[in-house]
Amino acid sequence: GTQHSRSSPTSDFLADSPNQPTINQTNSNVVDGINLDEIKEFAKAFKLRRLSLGLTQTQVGQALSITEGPAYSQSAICSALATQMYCAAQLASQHQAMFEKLDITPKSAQKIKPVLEMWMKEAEERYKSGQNHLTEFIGVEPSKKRKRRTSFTPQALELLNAHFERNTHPSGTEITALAHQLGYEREVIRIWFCNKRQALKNTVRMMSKGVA
Amino acid sequence: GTQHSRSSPTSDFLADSPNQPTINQTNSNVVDGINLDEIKEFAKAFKLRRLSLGLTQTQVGQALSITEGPAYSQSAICSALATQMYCAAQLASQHQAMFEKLDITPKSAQKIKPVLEMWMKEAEERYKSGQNHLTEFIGVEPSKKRKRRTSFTPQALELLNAHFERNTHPSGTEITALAHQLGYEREVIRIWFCNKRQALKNTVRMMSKGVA
DNA sequence: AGCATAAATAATAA
DNA sequence: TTATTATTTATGCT
Repeated sequence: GTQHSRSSPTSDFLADSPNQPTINQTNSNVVDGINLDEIKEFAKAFKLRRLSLGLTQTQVGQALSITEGPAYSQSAICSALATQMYCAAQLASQHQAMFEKLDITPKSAQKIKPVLEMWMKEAEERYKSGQNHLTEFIGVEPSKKRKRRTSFTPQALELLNAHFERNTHPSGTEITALAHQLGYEREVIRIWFCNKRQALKNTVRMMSKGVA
Repeated sequence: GTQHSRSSPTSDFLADSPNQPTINQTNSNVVDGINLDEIKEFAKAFKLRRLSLGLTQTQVGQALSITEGPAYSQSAICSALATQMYCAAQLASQHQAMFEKLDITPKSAQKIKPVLEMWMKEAEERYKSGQNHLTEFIGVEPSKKRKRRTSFTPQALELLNAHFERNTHPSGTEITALAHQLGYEREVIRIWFCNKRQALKNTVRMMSKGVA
């Protein structure tokens, strides 16, 4: 009845997880003999180590795709590896009953862990022996200069706000036109609308909270 | 003190905009720093260009509502844009006192101008490359506009994930049912499962590499 | 120093 | 694969 009725190659991977995970009733969060807290800790630590090397998820992913093969492409890495692993562990530790809903099984995490650990260890080695070594290892330079924050003129803001009021999601054409008209880079205008939408959403959220 | 890094010729038009429109008493018809004569000229030229493409106002309006989004909806837009803009400029130049009664302010006109310019430019391009291209551009062009990204509620995600765990390939009926239950479009739910399967596949790919 | 918000990054829907 | 949303960071200004 509740058996997995799929025939994708992925099923092999999930096959060995029983229908009901064995959940340890203690606070140690052990599922199927795997310590979720441990995995969670690892994921957290991994992020910290990544950040202290000044690396983005993307960079790690790209580097991994070089050393480990093309399976690690772009943003896939981020969601599939570090983040989901982290979330999975976190969720599982909070609500063990939710376990089955997670994107990554504890076993998966357990398997991936050593790969990440190994890679990170080497990256840190290189880092210690010189920034250029790390750069070489990564293949991409870790940090580029942040763009200088632009300040909009009041006039520009007025126009942007007026536009935003009519349409919070301007088309590409509109953005280009606005950028041209105002004399800012197109990307700057695009980002402005992103941030503006975000601000609006925050405001709405806050107001609804406040009323409630 | 701090100068801004913009260099737009157009932004100068908006230099200062007090609450009350500043009406220049000279013959140059400048209101709120916007040159109405210039707009009038633009509107005239736009009409000419439109006619030489053999297009009606309605057609332009409909096309704009497609490319620029619902903010420019209906044929009303067209008259609100092209015609009234033209009239506004014309009227304003004749009777500046009437200006405020118009549906379109000089500022609006100024803002809309580049959109129209852009659109017309593209239309003319298409026209040059063949009548059918123009027709295609004008007609019910398959929405170049990307659908707004929907964000799922945590509750919806929980249900979806639970379902996915049981069956990664829900049938059409199941998808419909889920969509109805959750109050999302069917297509949105369908895509969610596509993306989810993809994510799973990525994880599996990486793991097989990692284990090897 | 702290605030407002532009830019950058991460997550993920299309 | 692309592009949008969500979150985080950090900068220009007061």
